[in-house]
Amino acid sequence: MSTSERLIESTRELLWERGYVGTSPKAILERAGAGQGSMYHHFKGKPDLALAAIRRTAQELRATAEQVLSGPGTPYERIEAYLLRERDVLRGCPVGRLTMDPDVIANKDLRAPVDETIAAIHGRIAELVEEGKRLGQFAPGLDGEEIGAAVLATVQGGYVLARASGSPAAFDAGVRGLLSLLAPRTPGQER
Amino acid sequence: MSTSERLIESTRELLWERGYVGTSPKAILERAGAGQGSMYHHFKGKPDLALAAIRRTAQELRATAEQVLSGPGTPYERIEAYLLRERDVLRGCPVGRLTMDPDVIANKDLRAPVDETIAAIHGRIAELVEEGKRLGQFAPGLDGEEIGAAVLATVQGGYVLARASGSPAAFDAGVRGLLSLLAPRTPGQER
DNA sequence: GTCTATACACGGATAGAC
DNA sequence: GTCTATCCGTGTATAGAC
Repeated sequence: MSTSERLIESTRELLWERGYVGTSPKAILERAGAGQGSMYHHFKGKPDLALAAIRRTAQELRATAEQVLSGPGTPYERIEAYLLRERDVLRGCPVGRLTMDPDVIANKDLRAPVDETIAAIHGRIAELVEEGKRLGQFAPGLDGEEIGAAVLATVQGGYVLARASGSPAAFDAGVRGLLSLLAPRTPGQER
Repeated sequence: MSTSERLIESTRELLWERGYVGTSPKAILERAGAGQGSMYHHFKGKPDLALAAIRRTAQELRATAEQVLSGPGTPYERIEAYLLRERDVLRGCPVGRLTMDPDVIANKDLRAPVDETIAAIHGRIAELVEEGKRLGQFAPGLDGEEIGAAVLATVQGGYVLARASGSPAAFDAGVRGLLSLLAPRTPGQER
């Protein structure tokens, strides 16, 4: 792997573990096994390197999510698959955690990939909900955008609950709670 | 206000704005209008001062939440009141945001107030859901703990969505989505 | 109790040798 | 392209005067 690749990958790891403010160039260089010179040759500085790392992480997450949401099954099943997808819960969301980083939020360029990724997944879920309504799987009174936001929020908030308690259980509980509310009514099933 | 009070209050503000890693003693001192000596006289160091600040913030949030959840109205109405309660959405949750701080999570003492606060509110909502089930307001298949986790996660995740997009709208959308799923079925109302 | 002085490692970046 | 040297401000803490 090239030096600049190693720098980006190390930065991605550290941003996930410690956030932007908590990540120093020095720590990145040590993890990448590179010297100062390499970093400032390939990148303009910490924000520039972070931008490359964030873009890649955001892109990757988005692709994974969209793949699950466009997979097989009914709208409900796809949303369920998205919610139940395997996650490193205690590590948190590599994209969502950046929203708590003041320096990321303050920088338009750094925030953009975060915003776009979340918006894209949100939009995809909203579409699925609308499709589910047409199929009669979801109640017609539901709003796709709103349910999409609730689904995404449950995931992002689930990470918070899990990290607060030190256990992934809270994440799973929230997801199950949401799914129990969202579950399509099938004939003869009363909830 | 005493110097030690000003130190705690300044720390609370900064922890909310910039998190633990992003907050330096120097910044705290400047905001509090105090010198180095004062801080190290009243507190053992940054973690000790942060602990005092976090405890107070957690306590305050918990009291506010429990007040709303124990207020007037049916279980659904109280949960609704909690979800719709006025919030400084773009600033994020002063307690929840700490879960994304690696140094807070790594320190048992610092994490404890965060964990306890979230657990307490979670428990309170779970009770309300169970009560709502007894009253026939919620479907008997729902699980109090799970719905409680979903409610809390929607709030915590709502902050993430709002900060990502730079607008409180996403928070509100998620809340409305959850409420539309949770709304008790009243006679003649089909959703 | 509060202040100033001092300490030293780290954060973030530049310069220039190889 | 990569390395080392160097820079200056900041982060965190201690010492000691008032």
